[in-house]
Amino acid sequence: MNTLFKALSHPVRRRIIAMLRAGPLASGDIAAAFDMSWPTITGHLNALKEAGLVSPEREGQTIRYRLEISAVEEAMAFLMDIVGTGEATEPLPQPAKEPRR
Amino acid sequence: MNTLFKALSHPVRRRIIAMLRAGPLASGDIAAAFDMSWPTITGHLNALKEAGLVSPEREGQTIRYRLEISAVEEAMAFLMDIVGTGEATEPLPQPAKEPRR
DNA sequence: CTTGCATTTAGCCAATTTCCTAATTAGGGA
DNA sequence: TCCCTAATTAGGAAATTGGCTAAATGCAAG
Repeated sequence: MNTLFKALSHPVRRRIIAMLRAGPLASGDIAAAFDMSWPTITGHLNALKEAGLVSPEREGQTIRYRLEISAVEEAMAFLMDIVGTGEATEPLPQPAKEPRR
Repeated sequence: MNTLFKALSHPVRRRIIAMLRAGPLASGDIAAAFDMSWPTITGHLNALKEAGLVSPEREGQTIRYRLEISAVEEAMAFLMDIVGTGEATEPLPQPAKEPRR
């Protein structure tokens, strides 16, 4: 959970995640999309891997990174738990989720 | 978005958020729940405030912190966007790399 | 105005993050 | 084998983070 949110906290890593929504990509293709050195991108990919957000897959001389949706869902579950019970702010006991009829 | 996920990446800050689900709390009550110095907790509260996750409210000599659900929803929206379009695992689009020559 | 309580700010230090360049590993083809 | 391409690892500098103690601030009551 810790590494997960930390991985999400960097704009480059979030952009990598966004790129991988469409499907797996090779490390080089990812690096080419940024104005940074390749080793720097490797570092970001490692952070994402450690967070469980991506998984590498060797294919010949290239290595493909695939987005792991389950990790994203895990982070989402945490946030949903907060909004789910976070409706009470004052002595207002009327969460009233069900439509009245 | 940047500070938002960064704020969520620390266990103490996530625990503070969890505490605030039930309603606003004074800074002192929050600090008392942790085995750390009060200034350290103030620092975490500042990080949460900068992320828009909490808002302070003076009430006499105490300062109450309230959870801002909208910020949590904002983070959730980002993640939902990813899982929403991230269903593609098999039909992967080729990165259109021209054959070398 | 002075005292006391609640909380933040200031200043410091160790650990971590983020970027770089240079060197290294690994695979495929001539 | 030797070379080229793909990608990582190694090492290091600069900035940020996370914790502390001590000092300062804000507010209320006497």
